[in-house]
Amino acid sequence: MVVAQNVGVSTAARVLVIEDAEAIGAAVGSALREAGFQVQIRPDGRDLEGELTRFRPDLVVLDIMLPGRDGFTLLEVIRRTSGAGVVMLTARDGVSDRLRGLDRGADDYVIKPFVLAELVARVSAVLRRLGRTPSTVQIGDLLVDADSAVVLRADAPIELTATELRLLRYLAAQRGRVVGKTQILTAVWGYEDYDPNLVEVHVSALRRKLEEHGPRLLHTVRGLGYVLRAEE
Amino acid sequence: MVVAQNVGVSTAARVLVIEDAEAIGAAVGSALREAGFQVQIRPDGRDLEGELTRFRPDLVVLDIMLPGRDGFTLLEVIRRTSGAGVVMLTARDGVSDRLRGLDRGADDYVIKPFVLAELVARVSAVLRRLGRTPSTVQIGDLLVDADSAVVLRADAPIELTATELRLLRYLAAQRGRVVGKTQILTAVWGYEDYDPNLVEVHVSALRRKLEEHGPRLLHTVRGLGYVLRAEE
DNA sequence: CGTCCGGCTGAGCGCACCCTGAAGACCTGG
DNA sequence: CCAGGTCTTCAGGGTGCGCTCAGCCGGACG
Repeated sequence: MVVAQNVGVSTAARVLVIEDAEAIGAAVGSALREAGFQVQIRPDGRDLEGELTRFRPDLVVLDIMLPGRDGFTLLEVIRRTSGAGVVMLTARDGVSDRLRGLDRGADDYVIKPFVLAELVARVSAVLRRLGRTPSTVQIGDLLVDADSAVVLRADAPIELTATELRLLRYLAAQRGRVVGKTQILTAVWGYEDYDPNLVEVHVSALRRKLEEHGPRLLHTVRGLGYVLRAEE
Repeated sequence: MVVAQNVGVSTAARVLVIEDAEAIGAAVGSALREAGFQVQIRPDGRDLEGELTRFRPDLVVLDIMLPGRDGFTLLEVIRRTSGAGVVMLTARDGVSDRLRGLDRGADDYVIKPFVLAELVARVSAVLRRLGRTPSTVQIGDLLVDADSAVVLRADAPIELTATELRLLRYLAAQRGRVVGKTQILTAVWGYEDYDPNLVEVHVSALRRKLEEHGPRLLHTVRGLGYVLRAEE
């Protein structure tokens, strides 16, 4: 059971990541895949044009400091030849003042060092703005709309706090899949190696609100983590 | 049932910016994107014809001083082959330039140096005139007419200051969507990384006027930002 | 049936977030 | 140069939120 949730495989947004630091590229890539995107990673912009026509990304995550052509040059290429959104990775140091002006042509930017969860959130937000991604997710009679921050259960609005909403959004993106507490801690809080009780407390609060007007959706899988799933 | 307001994301107006100064082009581009337009930037008019058929802009922001063919020549090309609106960027205070541009059919012009917010306002105004964008927005019993700068609540006029109006217009354009204070600061003030209290103060002032004669429309979403929305 | 361990949750505390009144800076027209 | 209005800064205060902690619950297993 629970084979491929098919989070929309055919319609999954494509994201191209251009980042020369392998560790960062890999981390960004897996975070984005985890969030349901189709991801391609390149260490430089050498064959950007080819990549744009072949992979046809909906969005490009672009480092500014790159070997060969730098991020700003690549940004222009993207703008000229494709309708893809662009999220830039910029460093905050002495030189950045000069670059600050440059990264403003992007749809959004993230300042290094950044929390993966924030990058994912910004990528999702840009894709939504561009209309490449539906902003609402449905699980059973539960409806989560990212834009308006509205959550409905059986058409009745549910009031959530910011943290509860972030948690729910993550679980919704992973719906049908069991996610560990550690995984949740890094995705939602950006914490590595932290007290899992933090997750338990917020799951508890979330459940109280979600399941006030319906059966259980957020299930505990003992020893493994949690799943958001509607029983049939 | 209130799913996604879908502010018209899929039908977002397309704006082509032709500007050879990188910094200006980038700044203009990001300001327009912030305002919800789909933007393409080009440093010259070399392949204007291709761009018009490929990108099919609803409006072109056109610098006059350009390498190769100048703005006026390009303006004629646009008029001949497309129905796009045109907003020209005129260098100095050249009154003659201004008249020339209008004579030859630019829809509006902005004199350099200009405030980004003003350019955005003029672009929006032209698009509205061309019928590409609705000029009045309604949220519950609140009516915001961007053209005439008239705001009505339950048919009673409300007097707003310039800043309050800009803020309200932005929130109205984003209605139903939660917008962060940072986002508001860049969209309404053009500030990056500024004190959020500035927004809070103006929201407070705006509320006092808007909600004098009716229930709350401008809601705080703690930890996320503000939304303009009528409750059901 | 008893023990152990993972998970749940109520209570409480400190803080971050937000609101608002007031005063200073600025601008504009008379 | 003053007067009125607007914008911004500042500081105080209220409060909801996030997190920690500790005790309890209950499933798993012998």
